[in-house]
Amino acid sequence: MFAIGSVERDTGISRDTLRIWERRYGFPTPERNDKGERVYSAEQIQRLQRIRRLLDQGFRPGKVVPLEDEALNKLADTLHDVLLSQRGIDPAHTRLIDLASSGDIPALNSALEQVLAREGLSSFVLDTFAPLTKSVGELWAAGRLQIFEEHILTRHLVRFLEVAMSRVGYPPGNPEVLLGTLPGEQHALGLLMAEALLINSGRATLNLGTDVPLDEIVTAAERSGVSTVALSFSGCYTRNAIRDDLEELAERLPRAIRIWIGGDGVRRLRRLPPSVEIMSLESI
Amino acid sequence: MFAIGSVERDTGISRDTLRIWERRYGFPTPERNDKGERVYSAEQIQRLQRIRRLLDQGFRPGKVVPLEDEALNKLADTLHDVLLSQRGIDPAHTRLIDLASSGDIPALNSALEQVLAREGLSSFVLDTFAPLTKSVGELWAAGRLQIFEEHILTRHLVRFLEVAMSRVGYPPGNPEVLLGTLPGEQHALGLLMAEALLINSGRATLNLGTDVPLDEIVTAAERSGVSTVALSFSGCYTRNAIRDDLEELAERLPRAIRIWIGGDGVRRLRRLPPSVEIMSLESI
DNA sequence: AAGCATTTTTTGTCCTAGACAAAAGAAATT
DNA sequence: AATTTCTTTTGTCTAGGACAAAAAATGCTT
Repeated sequence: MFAIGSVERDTGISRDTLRIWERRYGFPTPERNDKGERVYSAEQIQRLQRIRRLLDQGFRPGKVVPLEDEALNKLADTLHDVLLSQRGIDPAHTRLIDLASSGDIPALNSALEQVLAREGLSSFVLDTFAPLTKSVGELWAAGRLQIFEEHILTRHLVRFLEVAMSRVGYPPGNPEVLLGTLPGEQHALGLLMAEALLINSGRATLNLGTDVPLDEIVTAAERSGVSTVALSFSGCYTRNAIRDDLEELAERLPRAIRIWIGGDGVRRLRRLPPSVEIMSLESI
Repeated sequence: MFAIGSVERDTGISRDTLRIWERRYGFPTPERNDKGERVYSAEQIQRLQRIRRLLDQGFRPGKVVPLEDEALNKLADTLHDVLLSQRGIDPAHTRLIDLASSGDIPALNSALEQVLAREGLSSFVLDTFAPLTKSVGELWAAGRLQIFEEHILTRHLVRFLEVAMSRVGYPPGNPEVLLGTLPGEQHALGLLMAEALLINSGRATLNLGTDVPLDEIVTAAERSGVSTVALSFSGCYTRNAIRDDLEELAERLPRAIRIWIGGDGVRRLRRLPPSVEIMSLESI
């Protein structure tokens, strides 16, 4: 049995939210210890994690939190298939997904090496690596991967790409593009793919990684002398938060520095500050 | 001006803690917006981050939270020097630290490559990489590195070691040792160093990375057929939490699987479950 | 002194329920 | 089709007290 703090840590759902879901949707239904504090069973935590994954895929709390176990399973189960069939099915890609979901890392590794050698880094990133990470995310949301499997896969994919980048070699000279995500944003794969494409086209980069406070980005951009700052926003980031952050950034950054933004969070965005451009991986 | 939630995110100090520090120590002293909510200035956040770093180094809240800006700066400023002089000074190491703190990544990179080529991976990890990461942590605590500089350095060190590992080549066959940290533990460098040493001695590993729930570790260990589970605990982890987690893990893991633990958090630990051993990097 | 057990101090987490604004969806308008 | 307006949904923040876990300090034993 687990305290609300552990549940927050394990599920990424805040205490406040857990308490208010209980009030509004009747789930979760923790018991109480002798101190009167909520204690959650492992089953409820598991269900919360399943809910969390569905929310990350864009479902709304009111639609999924009150669902019974069965309905939840069914929803998650159909999710990946639906998304995959929408995109159309590429047999080579299907094979990679099978390797990924079966957890056969060495086989996945050599399959990736083959594709990389055949297609070159840019095409590999765009046509193979990006869809593969997307599928991993969906498999995860659908509950077909255990947490540890997702951990291993993501780590491995990151490592694979970093090694591939090191083989291309880091371009010499001062960095042109600074990459990073703002606080609260943990998705590093988008940045990494952008970095790979930039390096492959001979442009030096400075990757700050995830979770970088805004004023640190400003300082880093000024000190390093880059001409472009590239930020990635995943779907979790809300539109207004993105707009506010971008306005502040545009204001505080020297005029000469361009801002590129990318990721699932920017798709529905309009009315950007003048120095901000939406970039897709393809356009790098 | 920032809401309490942003401060929690940027400093890693929980809302509850921020409020209770205000009551107990008279710091921070946020103003209020028209809704009556706390709003924190950038200066206060910066001071909170400085406090946070000192706490991570083992100071207690009562000693540092009430301190004035000046006293805080002085304390942080002397910290790294004291720790460094305690360890004794190696000129080669000093040069690396200078490169690291000056942010000259290419120069640091080639310096590391030289040492690696001369000493080999194991000795490089033990005698160069480990002390260097320790120094980076101390410089960070002392406030001599900006957040972004610490980000860049850590990312770079990780990448360097991963590429070095890939050059040695991953040993074939089933993994023998599973590596990971439990939820709440974000320090990945210890795991990475252990992995490098294991790989260099021909043992295949499975690195789950940070923040892995206990039952996922159990499942992963059973499925992958490892003979050893290695966990890392940084100084932030409390002794009792470690003991409880280890007892649960020892109980749920098959008897044949050994448990290794390492990291700053395990130094003062006693009375361990029978299957648990404290391992230092040197003894791998 | 070093190891262990006990007491005292310090410290963080959790509780309540209501208020409210931000986000997203739906509907209406240009 | 794009923008504006309205409505519903959703998460964040407030307070101060209670309390236990953690760490330090003390005392005791070897």
